[in-house]
Amino acid sequence: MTNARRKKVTLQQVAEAAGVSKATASLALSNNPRISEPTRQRVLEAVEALGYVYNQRAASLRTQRSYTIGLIIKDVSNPFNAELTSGAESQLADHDYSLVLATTDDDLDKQSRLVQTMLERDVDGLIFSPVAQTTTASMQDLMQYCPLVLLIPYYQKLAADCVGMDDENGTARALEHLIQLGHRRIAFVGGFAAQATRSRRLASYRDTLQRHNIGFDPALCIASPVTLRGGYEAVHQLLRLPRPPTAAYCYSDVNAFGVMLGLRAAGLEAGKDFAVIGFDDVPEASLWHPSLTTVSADPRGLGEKAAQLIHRRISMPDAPVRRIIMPSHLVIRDSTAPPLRERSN
Amino acid sequence: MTNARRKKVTLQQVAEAAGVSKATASLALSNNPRISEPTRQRVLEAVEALGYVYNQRAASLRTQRSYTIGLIIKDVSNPFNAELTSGAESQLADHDYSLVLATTDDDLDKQSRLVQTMLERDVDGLIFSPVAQTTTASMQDLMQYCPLVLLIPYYQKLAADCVGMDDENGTARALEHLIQLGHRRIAFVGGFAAQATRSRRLASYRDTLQRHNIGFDPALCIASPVTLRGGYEAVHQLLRLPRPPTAAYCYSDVNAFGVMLGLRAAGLEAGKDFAVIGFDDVPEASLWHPSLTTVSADPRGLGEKAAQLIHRRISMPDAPVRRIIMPSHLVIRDSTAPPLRERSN
DNA sequence: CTCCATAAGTGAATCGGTTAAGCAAAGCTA
DNA sequence: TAGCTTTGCTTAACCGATTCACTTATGGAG
Repeated sequence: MTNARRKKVTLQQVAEAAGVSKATASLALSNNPRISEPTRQRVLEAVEALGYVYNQRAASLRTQRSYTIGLIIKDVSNPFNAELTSGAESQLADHDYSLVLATTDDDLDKQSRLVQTMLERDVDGLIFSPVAQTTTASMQDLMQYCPLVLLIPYYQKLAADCVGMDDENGTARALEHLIQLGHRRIAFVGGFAAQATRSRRLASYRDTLQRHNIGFDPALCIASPVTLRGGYEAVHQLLRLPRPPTAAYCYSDVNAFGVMLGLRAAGLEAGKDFAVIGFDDVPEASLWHPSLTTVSADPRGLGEKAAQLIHRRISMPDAPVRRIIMPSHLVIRDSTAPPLRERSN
Repeated sequence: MTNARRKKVTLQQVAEAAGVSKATASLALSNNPRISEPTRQRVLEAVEALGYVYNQRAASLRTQRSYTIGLIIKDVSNPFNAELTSGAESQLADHDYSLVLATTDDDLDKQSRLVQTMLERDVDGLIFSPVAQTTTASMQDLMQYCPLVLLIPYYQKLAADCVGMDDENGTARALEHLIQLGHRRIAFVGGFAAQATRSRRLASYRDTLQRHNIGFDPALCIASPVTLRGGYEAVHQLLRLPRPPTAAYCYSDVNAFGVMLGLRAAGLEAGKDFAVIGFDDVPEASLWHPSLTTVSADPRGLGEKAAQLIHRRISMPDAPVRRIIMPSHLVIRDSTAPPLRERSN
């Protein structure tokens, strides 16, 4: 009784109960003006009486629209992606689209399988954050099967819609803030060389230093996993240098938190003995102690924008490619202070 | 060219290219032994040559299986739910199921719409964390349409599978820890009376106090939103009492973080002047300063378990109802210390 | 050489909707 | 009152797979 799956009621049965044809029932439910009001009412009553549930899947076979969008990202547990997902989901829900979520765990094979699954599910569009090793050719190919929005900015090689954040500008602002405070030895912490986003930020880091006549020191660039531990261990490495840095610009907030923990373990405090800047502005950034100066990237807005772009692409398949760079801005909090030497003299 | 949607290749076309019937092509692709190896190869070659993509949706119309599970929760941006989602998604992906995600924002109307959408999408099952005002009757009704797993423990009124965490035990452990440290005036902070989970924890809070001959003081129970601000404001209210508490047991980690901020604003420090315990053990709990003593609830495991339960229900519709309580345990960190008076004498 | 079992495929119904084309009755025009 | 339009509904094809029932060719047994 309780778990007995109720036998499904079909439109045919509704039609019979209302004394009309299946076609009429279908038209009535879609508010087609060719159906008279009394008839429509009878159909609606039959729907109610029988407990009919519309079968979107059956319909989509004919209409060729699934009202489903796929989202492929690395993981949801990371707060940045969670916000992004949330933004995309609510934007899509507002337009009666559903979100099918899949996570690659940064694994190329798994990604291939998931992309294939999405195509087989016949999603109307795909929002895709490809893992680093993904080839341009495979994405080019994918575009032929399904409207695509990439969660990567500046992918010039590919004529695909994409949306990403302004890594260059954000990085420049962060470094200029540190330079203005008097820092000259500034570390770059976190991420791996294979990550396109990191490459862009690193390039911008070098550019900005150069513009301010500060030499680039490779010893100050520490690659590490985008985790707390990554930041924690990086700071130990940095403090052992003959000329340690006085500040660190981190690939992500989570790295920055790790750096702050590492500093504390070394008897130093961020915002007093050492300046730390993150990237993302996850909710925890403002709550941390000391609160984290960081480049705010509005992940939720990113997800919403991606959803809007995929809608646009679906309704206008031949619209010109749009590459959106979401503005980022520096949020100055308590983790940044002038370098010690400056203040102590 | 670039965005031109490739015209879809159907099984019929594959069959023609391979010189066989549609039925044969279908059987060949499902590795049916009735199809000879040479024929199967020809079909596979045709698939490759034409770039055929299997249409799961069309198939499901016939097979009555969508290989899709719906997940309805309040929001994904909250780290607890993000972990839960992640656990469910990877568990489902391992069994070739896809996850359709929908968030209610704690809005009953939106929830109704989303449930309806899920039914129309014909999901094979639904993992559902209902908002507080959801009626038992509506869930009872829902069960007749679709296999259901509730993300709520102890829902005795309903013969539904469910999985939740052990609120009673976790609460008892937390309070016993505080009592053992010498605390006698212990506040209960966060959540609203309408929340079933909160009611359970509150009941367990009272029981445990009683078992240790400590009187219950309603002034020490502060209802508040499950946010930082909620905890922050609660602590102000508590400190103004004639006999303020020396410890707080919080509904969630995020409330506990708010309490710690509120204490700091009042010149007190958690773990030194006041003891604080949270619930959930979100990743930030161990990173906070001081690190948070909290009841660990393994949200990822919860999501995985829910996915397993829904699979079980799908394959065995008449299996007995299973209510799983995920064990919770107290993680003792730095935010709990003996009460000040005790230490200072 | 006949009979039957088995192997390998095929034809057609089916899932549950949508929609183009058609048709009968009523309304309107001249 | 004949002819045309409009209204309201129905018939049947269609979407892209699966699968049951059936056919035909092949091989082996008797």
